[in-house]
Amino acid sequence: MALTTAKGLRDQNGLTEEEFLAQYDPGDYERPSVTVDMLLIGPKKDLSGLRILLIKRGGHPYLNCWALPGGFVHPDETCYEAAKRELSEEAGVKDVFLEQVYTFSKPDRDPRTRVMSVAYIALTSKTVPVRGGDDALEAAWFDFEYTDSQIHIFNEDIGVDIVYELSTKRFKNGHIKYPNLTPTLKSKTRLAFDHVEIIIEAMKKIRKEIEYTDLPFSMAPVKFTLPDLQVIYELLLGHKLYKANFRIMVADRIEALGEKTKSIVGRRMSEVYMLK
Amino acid sequence: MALTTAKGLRDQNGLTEEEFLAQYDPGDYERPSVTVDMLLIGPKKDLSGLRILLIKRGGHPYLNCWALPGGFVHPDETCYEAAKRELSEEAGVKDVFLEQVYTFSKPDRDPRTRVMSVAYIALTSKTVPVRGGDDALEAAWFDFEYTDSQIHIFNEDIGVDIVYELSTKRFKNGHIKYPNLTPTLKSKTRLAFDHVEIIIEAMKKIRKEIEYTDLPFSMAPVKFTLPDLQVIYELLLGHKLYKANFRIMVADRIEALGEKTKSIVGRRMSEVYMLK
DNA sequence: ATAATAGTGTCTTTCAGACACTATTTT
DNA sequence: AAAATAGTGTCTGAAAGACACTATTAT
Repeated sequence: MALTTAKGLRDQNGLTEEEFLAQYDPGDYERPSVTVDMLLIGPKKDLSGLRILLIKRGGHPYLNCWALPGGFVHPDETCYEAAKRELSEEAGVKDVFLEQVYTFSKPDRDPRTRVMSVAYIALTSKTVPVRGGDDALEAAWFDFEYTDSQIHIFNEDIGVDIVYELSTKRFKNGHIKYPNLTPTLKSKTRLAFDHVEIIIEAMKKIRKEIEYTDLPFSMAPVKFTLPDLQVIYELLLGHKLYKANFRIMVADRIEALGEKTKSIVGRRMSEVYMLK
Repeated sequence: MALTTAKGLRDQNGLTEEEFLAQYDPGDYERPSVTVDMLLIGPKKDLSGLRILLIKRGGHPYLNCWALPGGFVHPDETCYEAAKRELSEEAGVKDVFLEQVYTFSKPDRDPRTRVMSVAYIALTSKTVPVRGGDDALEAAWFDFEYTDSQIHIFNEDIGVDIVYELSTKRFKNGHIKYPNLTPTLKSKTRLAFDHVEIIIEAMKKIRKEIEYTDLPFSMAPVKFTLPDLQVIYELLLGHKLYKANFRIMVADRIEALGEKTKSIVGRRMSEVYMLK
């Protein structure tokens, strides 16, 4: 382990750093478990909507409830690396955009023991089928509709339908106030733990970041057409865009490849682009 | 502890949730320690600059280095509550704006043991003097200058001067790229741990949020004049604003109280306002 | 041929940026 | 009276929003 202070410097107990580290007992403080949880979303193949990956819980607590994919952070990895590993293990997703959102730390958010969760946004260009039920782990893609007033997560094949209503409440921080979305369960089925709140926080971040980053490009294949990219923007933002204005907006970030393909959403040939 | 699933539901071992929780052993996973660290900043009394609170480390590692205030998250509190408590204990700061920024989790960021840190922005309207050196804890306010190319933290009374140069590097995330600031130490003294990176991440967030939140108001007293508020905006943003434009921008968020005071930065009477 | 949609032109509105001026207050 | 600064009016240009038109392609 690398030393951080001058070699000979001694503390109030007369120890050098090397001596201090050798005798240090990490058991002095009670430690929480730390997990990562991912909001993994991607477009449906025909770009008619978004999908979210959920994992069915095979054990207590929230037995049989659907939950965001995630898992414990190992001793030798960062949270980012843990999120990457879990996505690969649980969803078979490799090339993925990953960004930290928020750390959830209510002491009772997991009834087993103290568990903090570092939440991540994970965006993928395709929602490839996941194996289901071969081990304890059952994973599936759900249709995901997110509006200002509602979260709707459903999968008709499995017969699962989860609805949360969203209402705006104002909170105080210091002497300034700001609005926050509060979910209310409207269906029989619910999501496990505080995972609705993770979804809300992640979607808030996504919508904000779309304005000044290339984030929606991570939901498009490397080569894409503008009609398709526009639909991806619209899915993430939750509203329609004007074609001409959209093209002006992205113009200086893309380059034409001089090819044409049939776009997914339209029925005609259109120019193929890449992100610069 | 509240149950999360239907009372009788049994898992693959035939246990109800109640039975499961009773036998659950939390020792199965290796757990990190979790701390909170705060970027506590506020304006100098004459609004001529910003100040940041630092704590001198009295023990290994980084013995005698200055560090962001912070501490361990207790078993019964959220990270937010821990941050609030530590600010009150270490800096005597009560009414403060507090917002989570980012969770730092490199396995070797603390040489003692695995320590994750949840970073917070803390904004206060006055940098009240802190007691120094009465217990193991020595705290002091430092002048804080943050530009696109440099972080400068200094206190001439104590004789401490810390400089980091900032350069922009591009990183890849999935198949999109985005820029990030990387610090290089330019002074003899350094900050403890990865606390420079916390400062960079927090300032990035502050500058972004100024555009669409009331964040700078948390550095002003409840009643303020517009010349003073404008200077606070300029300190946080790092550049000058046009008076007329600034007033249009904040116009619909403030209300005049019908009083006048001498503004801090000017030498004339000016109208007193409050945040709506 | 017809319908759909890819792609572009352009008008309007809004807002940020910039400067100039008047009014008030301190020294 | 002079200097400084509080407070307001207004011009400009860039960008967002909105609509209309032409060109191309699938059926």
